[in-house]
Amino acid sequence: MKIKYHLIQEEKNTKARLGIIETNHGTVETPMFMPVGTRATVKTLTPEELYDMHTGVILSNTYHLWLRPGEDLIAKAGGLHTFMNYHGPILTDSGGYQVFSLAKPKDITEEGVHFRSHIDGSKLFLTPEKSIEIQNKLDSDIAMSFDECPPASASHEYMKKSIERTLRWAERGKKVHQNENQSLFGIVQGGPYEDLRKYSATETVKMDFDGYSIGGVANDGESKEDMYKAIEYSIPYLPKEKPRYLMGVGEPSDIVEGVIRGIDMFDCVLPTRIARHGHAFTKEGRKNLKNACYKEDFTPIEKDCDCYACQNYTKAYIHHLLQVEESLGGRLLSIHNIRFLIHLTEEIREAIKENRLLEFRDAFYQTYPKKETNKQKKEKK
RNA sequence: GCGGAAUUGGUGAAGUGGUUAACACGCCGGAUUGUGGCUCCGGUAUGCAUGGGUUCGAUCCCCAUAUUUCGCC
Repeated sequence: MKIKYHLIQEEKNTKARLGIIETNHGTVETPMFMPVGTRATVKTLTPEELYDMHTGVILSNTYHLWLRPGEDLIAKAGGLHTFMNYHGPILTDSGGYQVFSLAKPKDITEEGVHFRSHIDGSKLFLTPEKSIEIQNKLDSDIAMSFDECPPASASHEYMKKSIERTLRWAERGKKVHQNENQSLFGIVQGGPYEDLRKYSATETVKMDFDGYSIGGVANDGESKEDMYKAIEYSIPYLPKEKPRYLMGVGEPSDIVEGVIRGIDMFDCVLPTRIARHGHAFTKEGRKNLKNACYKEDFTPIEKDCDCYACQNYTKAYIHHLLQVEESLGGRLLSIHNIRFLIHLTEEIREAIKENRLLEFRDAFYQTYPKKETNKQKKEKK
């Protein structure tokens, strides 16, 4: 079956929604955070550890699995769930983000996108049809349309052409999408432009997808204001009875702000990436456990955190693991960071139930610093 | 005991008679938002063993001392 979204409650003072999504691999509550497992693994973590942190949906990536080990091998293994032994819901990204990160503008044509493999430099060509075909074989619960993800700094003119092409790509992808057990999401683009977000959302919704994503956000050092505007400009045109997914966003304050503006789903590499580089999310903001001040700090990352790392290890020990580059350090921080974000969404859901999300946000910012983007920092100087 | 060689930051080391002493590692920070990140970006020797001397000028030349190291008895 396709996923089923049930809207349970709308928060009184904001656009936030409480909901559940039924999938073939379990039912999850929204708003939710989805950890990223690009290459069929949430880096360094086992599925059991993910269940322990109450992870629902995880992400994987069409582009990476297409290259290695190949979608046919995964199909032969019985699909992605069986292959990686993760039995919760899986969402696959379409490779659209790699259009942004790997391809140059001149490589993007009406037919599809020319890539150079990041592994061996060989020439690759990905089309909307191919992306959907691969995702079908991967057998994820939710597939994404193949889109172009232009930087927020792209001109209005470029953005408009890009959106129109992405709409044609969405149409083509939908046409070849046959898997009755897999849902398909459309993606809204348009950068910071109000008219383009409206246009992109309206036209995408006409195609009747199983859910809608807001893309092209948080990929270009754009300001927080621009990111929030992109959400505000898109949400009014998305149907209430379908889930809304803000792609690539997972900075704690952005999750709070996103939910308030009507987002149900988030994914982000941040918790696992910064973990491997020694950083922990905390209620006081990010902490760099490599800093010398933690050398003799024999307390947990956060004293009231229920994650495996905080229940069993000290900052001094994790600091040491990071210093000597033992992989357990990044693993423990990944566990903590993912649990931190999932716990944050649990608290958000409770706040929505009680219609006190704005109070929750105020309390959140009492300890969590409002962060500036690099661009804003530069502009200040 | 005799003879030779060496002595540059936390470490391994380049280097030159004349503004800022290369590089690497380490250390100290920072970045990271649909993962081309065990990655990237900064900072880190007011000083070249110590004391004399030569010179306009010495980390670089000379002498002595100390330490290390190699060889011989």
